[in-house]
Amino acid sequence: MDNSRKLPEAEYDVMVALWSSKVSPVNTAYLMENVGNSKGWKAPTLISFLTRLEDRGFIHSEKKGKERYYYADAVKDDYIKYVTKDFLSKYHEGSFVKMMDLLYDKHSLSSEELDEMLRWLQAQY
Amino acid sequence: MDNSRKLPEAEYDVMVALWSSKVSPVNTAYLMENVGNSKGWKAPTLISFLTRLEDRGFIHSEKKGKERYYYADAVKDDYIKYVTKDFLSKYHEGSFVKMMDLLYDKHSLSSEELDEMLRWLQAQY
DNA sequence: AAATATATTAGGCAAGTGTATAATATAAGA
DNA sequence: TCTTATATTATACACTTGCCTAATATATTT
Repeated sequence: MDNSRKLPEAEYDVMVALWSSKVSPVNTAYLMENVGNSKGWKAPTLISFLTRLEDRGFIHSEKKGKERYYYADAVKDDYIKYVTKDFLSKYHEGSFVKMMDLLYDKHSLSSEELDEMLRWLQAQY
Repeated sequence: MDNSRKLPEAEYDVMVALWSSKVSPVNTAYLMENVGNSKGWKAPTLISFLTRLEDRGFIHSEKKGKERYYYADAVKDDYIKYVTKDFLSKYHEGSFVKMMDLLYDKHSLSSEELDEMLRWLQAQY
C-alpha cells in the first residue's frame, strides 16, 4: 500500500493525536484540544492537514451535522516501523550497534539503562 | 551553533560525499562523479545544493581559476548524533529498547546480531 | 588575440508544506 | 422563521526543496 510514504511533520503530529485517542472517531474540536491548540494552529489549519491525510489514505472521515469525524486507517506500528528502518539505513547503515556506538561513549549510560537493554537482549535469544 | 538544523535529502547526500572524501577540498567535478552523476543531476543542480549548504554554514568554498573547491565544516558524527536523538525522541520516546521492541519480534534477530549487541553492551559497563 | 571549450552564476519554476482569511453551511435561539 | 453562532470549505500565499536553462567568466587552443 502507498499509505506508507513519509508524512510531513505537521501531519504526523495529527496522526499521533488520532492514534493516541482511546475513542474513534474524533472530531475537529477534540483534535484542536489535543494538538492544534498547543501548536498554535487555527481550526482551518488543522482541517487542512486532515484533508491532506485523507488524500494520502492515512485516514477517512464522515460528517455528522455540521461537524466532521475522523478515523485513523494507517496503523501506527507499521508506520513507525517503516520510518525507523528507513532512518537506520540512511544514517547508520542499518546497524543499531553502529547507532549506539555513535550515540554513547563508554560509561555514559546508567546501569539501569544498560540492564534494561540486557534484559531485552536476553529475551530475544 | 545553528549548523545543526536538519538538512534536506539532497543536501545531506552532498555532505555524505564531502565527508567521505579522503582529501579536502574537493571540486565540483569530484562531487559530480561521487554523487551528482548517480543521482542524475546536472552540474548546476549540484552547485545549487552546495550554495545552499554554504548558506547554512555547513561548508565553505574558495575559487581557484575557474573552478570552485569545497570544504566540509560540519562534523559528520555531530550531525548524525543530532538527527538520531531527534529521531529517537520523536518516534520512540527516546528509548532504544522501545525502538528495538517495535522493530523485532522475539527470535527474529540472528544470534550473530544478538552477540554483537551483547558484546557492545558489555563493553559499556 | 580570436575562437572555442568548460565551469560557474543568475535566475526561475513546479511541487510540497505550513498557515491563514474569507466564504459558506448548518445548527440553535429568539 | 429570522438571526446569530459555529464549523467547514475554498482558496490562497509564502517558503522550502529539487531541479534546470540561459548567461557569464575563465581558461585553452589556434
